[in-house]
Amino acid sequence: MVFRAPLDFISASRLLLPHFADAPPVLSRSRSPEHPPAGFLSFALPGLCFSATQIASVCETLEETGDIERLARFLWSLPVNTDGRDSISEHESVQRARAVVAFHTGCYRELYRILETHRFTRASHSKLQAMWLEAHYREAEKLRGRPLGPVDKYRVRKKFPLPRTIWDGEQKTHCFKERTRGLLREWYLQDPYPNPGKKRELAHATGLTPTQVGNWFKNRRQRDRAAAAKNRLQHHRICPDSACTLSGGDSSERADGDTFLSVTDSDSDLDV
DNA sequence: AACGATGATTCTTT
DNA sequence: AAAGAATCATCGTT
Repeated sequence: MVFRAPLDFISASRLLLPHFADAPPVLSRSRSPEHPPAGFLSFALPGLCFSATQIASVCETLEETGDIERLARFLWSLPVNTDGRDSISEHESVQRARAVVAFHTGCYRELYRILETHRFTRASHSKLQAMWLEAHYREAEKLRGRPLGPVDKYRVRKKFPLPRTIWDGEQKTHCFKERTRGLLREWYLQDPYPNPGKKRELAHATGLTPTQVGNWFKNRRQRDRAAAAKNRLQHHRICPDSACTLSGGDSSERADGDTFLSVTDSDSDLDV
């Protein structure tokens, strides 16, 4: 009933992938030892044969442009080996593309299967992780009939941990590494207002971006101010009269950093 | 479920 | 542009 339109994506691939011109499809290539000529031809159309590598290129390009429908049609047109061990399926781009299509069409079982059964490189991880989570969120949402709150999502994440095929097992973005935080603390005690040059230096030393360093200092100052304000409030509660106000002039406003330089309690004991 | 810690983001002020 | 204030999002703990 539904007719595929191969010319559709073929023309697309020609437009999008001009390098096809210098790699004629049916030429045998000397490199690519793991794909001998036997696994070379991938699908046939009148006058057209794509190598597995070229198919992978088309997948990448279509995925980049976000034309999921065309990508889906392209994948449909490929020969299918149910075991997924053919030369086409060995390409990460192809599996990635299949995952993207499965996600967009709501075929979550298929998506999970793809993600769980193929080892993906680090470069693909974040996108695939996002799809894994989003798919599970949507399923849970549908099941309960109302939008998920942050806690619900947290539970979903715990219930469906990322498969190791799309996760290196150590990336925790929530907190910086303890060594990094120790360095930041030391520098903060020395100078809570680092100039851009110092920020860059610290960024280099910690492996963070200058923006992350800036955020850290900004947050640190904000939280120290909040702690100091809270202290003042307690002082006033204990001695509501002026007897207890701090000497040295303006006690209600922190003039400059050196008045409250202490790193707050939660951090200070964890020094490296 | 409530809470605290922490990194990021957004908007306002300086 | 940089700092501050308020807020969000997430993680971990209780």
